[in-house]
Amino acid sequence: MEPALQWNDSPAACLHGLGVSACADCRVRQISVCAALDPHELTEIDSLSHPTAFPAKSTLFTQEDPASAVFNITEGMVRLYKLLPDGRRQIVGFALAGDFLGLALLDRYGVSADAITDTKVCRFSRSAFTAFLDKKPHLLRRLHEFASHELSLAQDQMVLLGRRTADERIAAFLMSLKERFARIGHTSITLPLPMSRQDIADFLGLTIETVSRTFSKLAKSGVIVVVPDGVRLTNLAQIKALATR
Amino acid sequence: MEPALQWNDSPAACLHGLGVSACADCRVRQISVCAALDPHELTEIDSLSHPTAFPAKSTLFTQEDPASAVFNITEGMVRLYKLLPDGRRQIVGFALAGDFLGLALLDRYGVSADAITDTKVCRFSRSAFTAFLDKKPHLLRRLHEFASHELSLAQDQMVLLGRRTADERIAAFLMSLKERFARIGHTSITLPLPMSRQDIADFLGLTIETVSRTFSKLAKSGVIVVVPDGVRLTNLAQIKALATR
DNA sequence: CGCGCCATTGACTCTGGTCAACGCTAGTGG
DNA sequence: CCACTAGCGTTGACCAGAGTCAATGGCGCG
Repeated sequence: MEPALQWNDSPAACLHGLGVSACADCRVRQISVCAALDPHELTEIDSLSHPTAFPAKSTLFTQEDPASAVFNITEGMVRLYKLLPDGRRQIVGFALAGDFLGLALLDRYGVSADAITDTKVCRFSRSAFTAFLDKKPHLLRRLHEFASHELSLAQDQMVLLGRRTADERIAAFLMSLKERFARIGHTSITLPLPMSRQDIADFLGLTIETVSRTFSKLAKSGVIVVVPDGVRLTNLAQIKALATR
Repeated sequence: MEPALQWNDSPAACLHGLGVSACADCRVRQISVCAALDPHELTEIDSLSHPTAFPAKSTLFTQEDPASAVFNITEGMVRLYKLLPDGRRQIVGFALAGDFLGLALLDRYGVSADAITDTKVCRFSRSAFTAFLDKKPHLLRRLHEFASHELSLAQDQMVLLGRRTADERIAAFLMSLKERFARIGHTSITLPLPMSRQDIADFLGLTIETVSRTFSKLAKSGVIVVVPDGVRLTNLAQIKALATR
C-alpha cells in the first residue's frame, strides 16, 4: 500500500521524495517503456523521474507549447486532442496507465493533453530523458515500439473515422477500450467510462446526441446496459461482431 | 542520367547489379532515413539493399502477411490501405520518394501497399535491416523520427476525417500533397494526381461522386483548374484558407 | 471502330447533425 | 431541510450534407 496522501487543489503537485511511485514498486513498470530497463538502469531513471499528480480536468500540456517534459502515466486517464480555429475538436486518443506521452521527442507538443480523472505520472525533463536515451539504445528501441503501436492504433482510428457507421464506431470504441483496460488489469464486464459524452463524440467524429442515441439503441437491443460512468457489456459477441464488421 | 531500362511486366523486377540506385548517387538519400549514415555506413547498407522496381498497380505487400522486407522508396507513389471484411477501404497514406515502408519493424505488415505509378525502391530483408539497426543507434533514432512524423500526419488525418467538411478535406489534401511534392523537388503550381478519384475518396472518407463534385465546385469558383492527372492551384491563398479553417 | 474504364453530373435518399425541450443529479445557499 | 441552479445526458422533430443509384461523357487501347 502507498501512504495516504493529502491531495491539494493545485495542478501538477510534485510528489518527489514522498516515497510515491518509486520505480521499484511501480505498478505499471512491466507494461510501460521502463520494462526495457535492468535493475541498475531503473535506479538511474528513478533519479531523473518527478512523480507528479494532476487533478481531474487539469492540463498536462498544450499543443504548440515547447515540450519541456515527457510523461509516463502510472494512474488515471488523459485525453489527447487537437482543436481547429473555430473550436471543433478531435480527440486523437485516450491515454491510460502505462502509456507514454511525448513519444515524438520533438521540441513542441503536437497535441494538447488534459487529465480526465485524477492522474499520476512520472514526469521527466525532455532534455534529461533524451540524454539518458542516447546512452540506452534498447530504451530507444522500446520507445520506437511504443510509437509504432500508436501509429497502428491511429491507422485503425482512421478506418473508423473514414469508413464506419455510428453504431460500428461505438461498438469498436467499447471493444478497444475494454481490451486496453484488460491489459492494465481491469477485466470486469463493466467498462468504466470516465470521459464525458462530448469526449466520446469528439473521439469518434460524432455529436453528443448521436452518441447518446446509439447507447440507448444498444441498451434497448440488450447488448449493453448503461450505468453511471460506464457500461455493462452484456453481449460481448454481438458488440465484437458490430465492431469488426 | 541512369541507363535506360527495359521494363518488363513481372512485378518486383530486381535491378541489383545494374548500377541502378546505388546509394552513392541516390537522389533521395538526403531526405530519406539514410541521411543518418556516414559514407562508410552508406557502403555497408548499399550491400544490404536490393534495388527493385514495381510497375504501376502491382503489390508491394499485403496486410497481415509476414513482413519479410522493408522498403525505402526512391521513385514513384504507393498507396497504403486497410480493408474491412465487407470491402470498404480506408487509404491511410500515400507514400512518396524518400518515404520508408515497414517503420514498425513488426513481423507482420499492418497495412497493404501497392504501387500507384511505376515505383522504384531499395528493398531490405527485415532481418538484415534490423540486425544493421542494432549496430547503429543513430539510424534507429532517425527511424523513430520518421515514425513520429508519420504519427503526427496520422493525427492530422484523424482531425480531417472526424471533423472537416468535404470541401475542407479536398483543400487540405491538395495543400498537404503540394507541400510533400515540394520537399522532393517538385514545386510547380500544377499538382500531379496520379491516383484515381476512388483512391482520393478512400483517403478522405468520401465517395468518388463527392470528390468529383467538389473538384467541379472548386473549379467553377476559380480556385483550381482540373487538368488530366492533376490540378492547377490557381488560388493558393483561398485553398489554404479552406484547408486550415 | 467499339469496348471498357474512369470521371462527371443529376435526381433522390438517408444517416447523422441541428435545434430545442426536458430530466436527473450534485452542489449551493437561504 | 429544501428550493434553486448549473451541468450533463437523453429524447424528439426537423434538416442538410454527403451517399446512392443511374445515365452520360471522354479517353485510351485492342
